[in-house]
Amino acid sequence: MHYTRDNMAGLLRSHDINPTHQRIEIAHALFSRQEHLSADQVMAIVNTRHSETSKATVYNTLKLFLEKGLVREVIVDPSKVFFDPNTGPHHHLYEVDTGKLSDIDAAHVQISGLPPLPPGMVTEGIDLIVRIRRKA
Amino acid sequence: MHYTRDNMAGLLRSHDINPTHQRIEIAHALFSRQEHLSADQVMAIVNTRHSETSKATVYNTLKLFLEKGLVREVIVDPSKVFFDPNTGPHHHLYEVDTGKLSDIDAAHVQISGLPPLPPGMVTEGIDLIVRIRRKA
DNA sequence: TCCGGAAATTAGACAAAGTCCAGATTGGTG
DNA sequence: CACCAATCTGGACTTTGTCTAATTTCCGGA
Repeated sequence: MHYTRDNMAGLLRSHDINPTHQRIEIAHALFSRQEHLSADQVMAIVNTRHSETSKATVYNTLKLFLEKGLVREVIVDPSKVFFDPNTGPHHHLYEVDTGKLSDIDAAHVQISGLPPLPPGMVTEGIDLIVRIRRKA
Repeated sequence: MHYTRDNMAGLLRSHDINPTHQRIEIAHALFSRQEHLSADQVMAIVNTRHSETSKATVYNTLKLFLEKGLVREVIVDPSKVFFDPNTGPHHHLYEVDTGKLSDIDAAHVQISGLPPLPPGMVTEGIDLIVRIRRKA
């Protein structure tokens, strides 16, 4: 199944998001690439031809997608947040030199021995980030 | 052993850092508390009495400590970086509501099944962050 | 003690990411 | 067509962090 703009509308609806023009473009940018993009990058992609979508809308929309569980937030770089269209269980590999971010399938990764949570608390997520760099 | 200002000078020297007035104060802020502090918080602590240390120096010094391996950087909050005086192997527990950050000893935590690294790459570090929140 | 230079510190201008708001646009419904 | 709610917009603003040129501090040697 390909990520056409038409399919985006259905995807948005199925997540209880009103599919507007701008939202479809932003979803398309993320899902057709299947890459980790920052808000800046999304804005650049969406506005390649001529400026069509404002900064405020890009930020609002990404936040909305996040709340609705359409994308995930990845915090690896102190200067900007990345948005990840892959919401399945997976971890991240981060090249510190280049800023390149890629996925690690969580299927065969096991994490054991974590201490019990404080009472009344629930886990919202576990982020595992492997930071790598080119050997000196 | 307590983290007196006098001991700080030795700690800095042992890490090949020229122990100046300001550096001792900043190290003292971090180590006497054994807490995760942001640059802002460090600045506030150091300048409680009267303004003594400039913003530029706080940032320069924290970066220097980082390079010299005296502290570690923790990236969990998209809006600010935390500095961690504990450089031993450990992970982090992050309360998303409150922003409270605490340590998880790495001693009994096991991570297995990570894929091999791309050739020519070395691991710089593995960050494991457990995000929790109060049950609804 | 005094001098000179290197290291460190400083204030403040600047940059980048993200937030906020009040007004304009849009789209669906009767 | 008129109306209302939802959405979008430009632009001002905030916050975190960087940069730079000028000053201060520190130390060794004459």
